[in-house]
Amino acid sequence: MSFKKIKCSECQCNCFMKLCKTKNIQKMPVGQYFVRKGEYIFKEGDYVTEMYFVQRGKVKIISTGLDGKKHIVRLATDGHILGHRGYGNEIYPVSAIALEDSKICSVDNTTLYELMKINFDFSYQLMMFYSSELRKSELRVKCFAQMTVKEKVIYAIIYIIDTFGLDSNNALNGPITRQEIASIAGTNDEQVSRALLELKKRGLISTNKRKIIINDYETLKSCLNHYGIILHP
Amino acid sequence: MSFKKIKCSECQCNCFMKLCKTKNIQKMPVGQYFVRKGEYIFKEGDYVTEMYFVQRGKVKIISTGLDGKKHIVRLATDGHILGHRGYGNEIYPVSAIALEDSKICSVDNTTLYELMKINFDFSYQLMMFYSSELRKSELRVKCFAQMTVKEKVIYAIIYIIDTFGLDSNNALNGPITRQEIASIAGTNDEQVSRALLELKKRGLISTNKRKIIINDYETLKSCLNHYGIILHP
DNA sequence: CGTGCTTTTGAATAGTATCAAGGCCGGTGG
DNA sequence: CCACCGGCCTTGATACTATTCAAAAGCACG
Repeated sequence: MSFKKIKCSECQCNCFMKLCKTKNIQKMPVGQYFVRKGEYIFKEGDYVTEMYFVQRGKVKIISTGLDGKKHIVRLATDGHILGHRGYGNEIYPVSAIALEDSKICSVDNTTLYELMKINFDFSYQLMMFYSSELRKSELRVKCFAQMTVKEKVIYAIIYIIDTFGLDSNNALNGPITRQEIASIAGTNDEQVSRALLELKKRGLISTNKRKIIINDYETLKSCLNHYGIILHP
Repeated sequence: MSFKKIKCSECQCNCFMKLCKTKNIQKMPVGQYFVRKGEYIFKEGDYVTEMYFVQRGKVKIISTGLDGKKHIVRLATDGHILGHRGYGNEIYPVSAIALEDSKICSVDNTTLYELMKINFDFSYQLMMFYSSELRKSELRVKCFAQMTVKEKVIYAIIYIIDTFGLDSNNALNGPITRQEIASIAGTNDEQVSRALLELKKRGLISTNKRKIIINDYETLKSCLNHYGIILHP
């Protein structure tokens, strides 16, 4: 696949590598890949050799559970880091799959290690990122432990909005199916359908074909207020 | 409360501060507290000013959910770090409560920051710790999303064993009630009772008074094998 | 305009939470 | 040492919620 590779210094995305000093970035061997919709960036069980960054595109990180049931661990888009779960581990515990054609950058672990060593601010910010990811993940554990299915579906929708945003029609951005909402919420498509129906009846969302249009984001979010949460600050 | 404070260099526990060079540890202002069973070490909403380490004792980290429902996020014992979730955040998202009389050390954030700055290995190891905690937490999300209540109870028991170990009678160590197992598993005491009953019938555990005795740890663990998990390596 | 996939809807089933009552245990004070 | 009290644990019945199965409708794509 031919596509235009760009230099870090010219890149518009706001990824972690931007925290490195320019001179370090310039001599850094950064890989760039073009990944088609549906293709893997890395797979559960692969050896961890690199960290990845989304230059442009949308990606889902999934984990395979009981009887091949897929569970979406996280969504990522422009500037987001991928594969950091694996860092410090031998193999990736999750897979990353492109939701749409995407441009992905990579930095090998050795280079990353060297950069952290010579740039405290870089490694410190990366640590703060891990810390914040841990808080989000533990919040999610609590949500899964206490929410009803309907609430989990709302949680999933809010997560999608907060990650991918809304398009000009206030519809969920990106190729998100009911199946994928179910994989985030930890349920099945039927339940997602039923939950969406109820939200439609309450006027919080509408649907147009398969698109989900958000009429009242704030009220939607307030449905989860009892959990004392600012979900994705 | 009077109790004997000891120097880091004399301390037997294997906490993170051991990764600092001796000369750094010695001049480090480390606080030490004696905390009685049931007392808070820090509370949800407190300002984050320090990191804590368990010198000796047992601690639960809880998060308050819907209608005051408590959810156990983590258990900690000798050498374990506490409060790291808060690091980089203004307030603690969780509370820490002593499960038994415990000795707790503390290091204020400024000191910690300085130590990380001058000791790359220390900050790198701390980052690896965050990375590994993140993997565990996301695994737990998946478990909560896919497991049945009975499996979650087994998950909780294994987690308790892997953290606190077993006593000389192969019984769960520490003052763990059904209520607490329920708070880890995300269910209620009645369901825990029923799940334990089934495990008793299968011969995997026995009970003596309120103590839970583990007869077959390996088979217990294998009940969760379909999740493709080494739970707490 | 089929064809194959996703989505919706309904009905039956299974799983889980809740409520209620009684038993067990540990601690306290007579 | 024993009786009593309060909290923890167990068990059963019931109501509710969620999953599964099945079938039909809707949509996207060639």
